[in-house]
Amino acid sequence: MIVNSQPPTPKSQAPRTLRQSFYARPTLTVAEALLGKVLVHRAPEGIASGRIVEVEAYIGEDDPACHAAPGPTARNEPLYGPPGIAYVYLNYGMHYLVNAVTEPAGSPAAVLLRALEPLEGLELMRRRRALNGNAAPADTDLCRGPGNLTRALGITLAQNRLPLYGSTLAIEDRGWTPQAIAWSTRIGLSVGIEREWRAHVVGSRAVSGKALKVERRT
DNA sequence: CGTTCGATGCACT
DNA sequence: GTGCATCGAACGT
Repeated sequence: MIVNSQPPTPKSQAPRTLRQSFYARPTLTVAEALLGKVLVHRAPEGIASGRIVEVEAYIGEDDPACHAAPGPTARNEPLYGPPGIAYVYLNYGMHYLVNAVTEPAGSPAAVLLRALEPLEGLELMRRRRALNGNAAPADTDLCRGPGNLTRALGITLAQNRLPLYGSTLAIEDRGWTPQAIAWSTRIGLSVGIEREWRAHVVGSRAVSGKALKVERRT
């Protein structure tokens, strides 16, 4: 069962892939604008997609939690490149995390995708999430958490540096806008914990973590 | 409910 | 060698 936080926007709209210029803006602006958009991975095994309901911003070498904090390295090179590119890396030796690179080339920043509401390819997601002989999680948990969503969508280092406006990997606008979002501190960090650079769709059951904070906007 | 802790690979110092 | 932008099982209250 798919649980949306809100009813679909009445006005239907053909899926529109976000263009590169969408990402060439201030990272907090992009982070907020990504809520409600749909991440799609068209893999050989099938299509899987989900609505973005939780993100975090990582901005520049002055952000101690950003991978660009040490300056340019082999791993963080995509952050310094053009916007609209997927930056994928291996975390804790076992989870792939996917970011959307933002801001013009030379300005290292990105938005981490932390949770999706599954839309397409639920069976595929269940198979990918149940590999260890365990039962698949509930549908709302399939893409809940940054490591879980990459697992469910089949995103690995093979997708690192792929454009998000391409044919295999894409973020689309399907005409759905969140009614309310909230900003709070980022999760799982030991540095840079004071910045409120995490945004989520209020009321979505797919959001990771627990109860939250202030609200804004519609 | 809550908190603690092990798994597991690699970038970076 | 150290420390992760995590997850889920195990245990305590």
